[in-house]
Amino acid sequence: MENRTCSLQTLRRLPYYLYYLRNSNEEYCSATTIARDFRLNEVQVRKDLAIVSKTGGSPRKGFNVQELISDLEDFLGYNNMNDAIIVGVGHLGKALINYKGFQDYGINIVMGFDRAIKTEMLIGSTAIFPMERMKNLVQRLKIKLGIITVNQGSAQRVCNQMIDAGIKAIWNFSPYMLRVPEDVLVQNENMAMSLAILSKHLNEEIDHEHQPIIMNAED
Amino acid sequence: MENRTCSLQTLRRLPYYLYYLRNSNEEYCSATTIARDFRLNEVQVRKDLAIVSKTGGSPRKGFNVQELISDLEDFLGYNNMNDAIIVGVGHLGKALINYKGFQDYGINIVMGFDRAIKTEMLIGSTAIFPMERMKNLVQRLKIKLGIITVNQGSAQRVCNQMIDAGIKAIWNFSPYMLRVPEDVLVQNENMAMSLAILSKHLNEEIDHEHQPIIMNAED
DNA sequence: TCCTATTTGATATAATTTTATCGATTGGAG
DNA sequence: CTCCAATCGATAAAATTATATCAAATAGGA
Repeated sequence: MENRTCSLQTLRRLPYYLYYLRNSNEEYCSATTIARDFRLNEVQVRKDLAIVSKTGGSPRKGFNVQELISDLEDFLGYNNMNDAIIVGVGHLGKALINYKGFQDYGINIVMGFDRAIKTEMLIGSTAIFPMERMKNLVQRLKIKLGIITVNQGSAQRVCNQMIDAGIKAIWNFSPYMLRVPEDVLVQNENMAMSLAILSKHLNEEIDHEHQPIIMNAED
Repeated sequence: MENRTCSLQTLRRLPYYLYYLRNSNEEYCSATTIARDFRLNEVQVRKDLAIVSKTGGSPRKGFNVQELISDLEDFLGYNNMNDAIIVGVGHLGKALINYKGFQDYGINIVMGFDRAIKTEMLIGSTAIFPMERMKNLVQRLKIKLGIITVNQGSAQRVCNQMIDAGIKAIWNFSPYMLRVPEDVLVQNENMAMSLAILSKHLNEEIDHEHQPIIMNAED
């Protein structure tokens, strides 16, 4: 409960703890238990929890589950809902728009855009607009998060438009490595990375002794 | 060109280099250039390439692009095609079955299974079978890679069935943390992790000075 | 009530990963 | 032909991340 700075590696593990706790029926939960279930080092989990937990845990009992959930949500910012736009409403775009689970993570897809759309339409309850209206809408609503689900050839152009409109974080589902200014964060949803790790395992050339569960894809 | 063991972090970067090179028109490509474009440290890229490159690069020119692509593919095992099965043919399952891009990564989805399927059917050119036939087919075809696209409640059961049938690597798209024996690798496709990183960035509490591009979900 | 086993938080050590530095090689310009 | 700049590969240093160890706290049982 001392070090309040969070390493990227820790940040990657936190959502897993949160998910785990949300599915727990217990009143208390110890770092020891979590470590065992995730096959992580016990001290590692304890340090991770120390960063987010406001009240700390009690010896012999561990952490209060509800409290810890709430601390995790606070820390990860899932309580201040982040509005997001999505560009590209093909198969994947539609799936994401209809996916309810984002609410749990503080993400709210407020509207979509697509080059092929010429007049406003609805997908579920989400409005989809022509690309031309993006900049104005994003600026007026002060939206900072953009999701890219267009194809490779359009990704950089869409990305530039987003940045021009004031977007500061981009979740990129296109198989394209976007170039962005320093202050914009790109998070790639990288199936290729996952595949590389699986493929290497299957070809049994890497030693996974120390990586019994790879939590991230990525990472 | 000395150290041949590959760290997990390096392994995560390799698919990006491969993708980048495949899209290059140049004959030669230097570690310096790649590092600049990905905003990575030059030495890091050079060390990564040293692990995979068989012939090494030439001073002043860099690496032969075609040769490096081929070395990367060899290293990642994309040349020995890995057959895979997929369990769960809902929206996501169907999308993955129809996705052509896996071929580039050495993955070949040979058949699918679903609890709701009672008699064999086709999706595109891929046969879908009832769950009951999985063990027998997987064993006969000696398939080692399984893709899980079922919902949370069924994931562990499907996972157990896969392991029982001899699957050694699992690509898990369900939002469930699977428990597996030591010798089985689980790769989670972890949108939650990506979301955590984005959300934290938007709430501006983490210092990304040293992480201009997070390559993986992730990296 | 006292003892014991478990868990916490803190400190210290180890391992891994990244970054800096340097001499050697080579293609191209002058 | 000689020099220069770019790049390589290697070694060393720094930074980050993971793991081990230990005293203090406490719940629960003897």
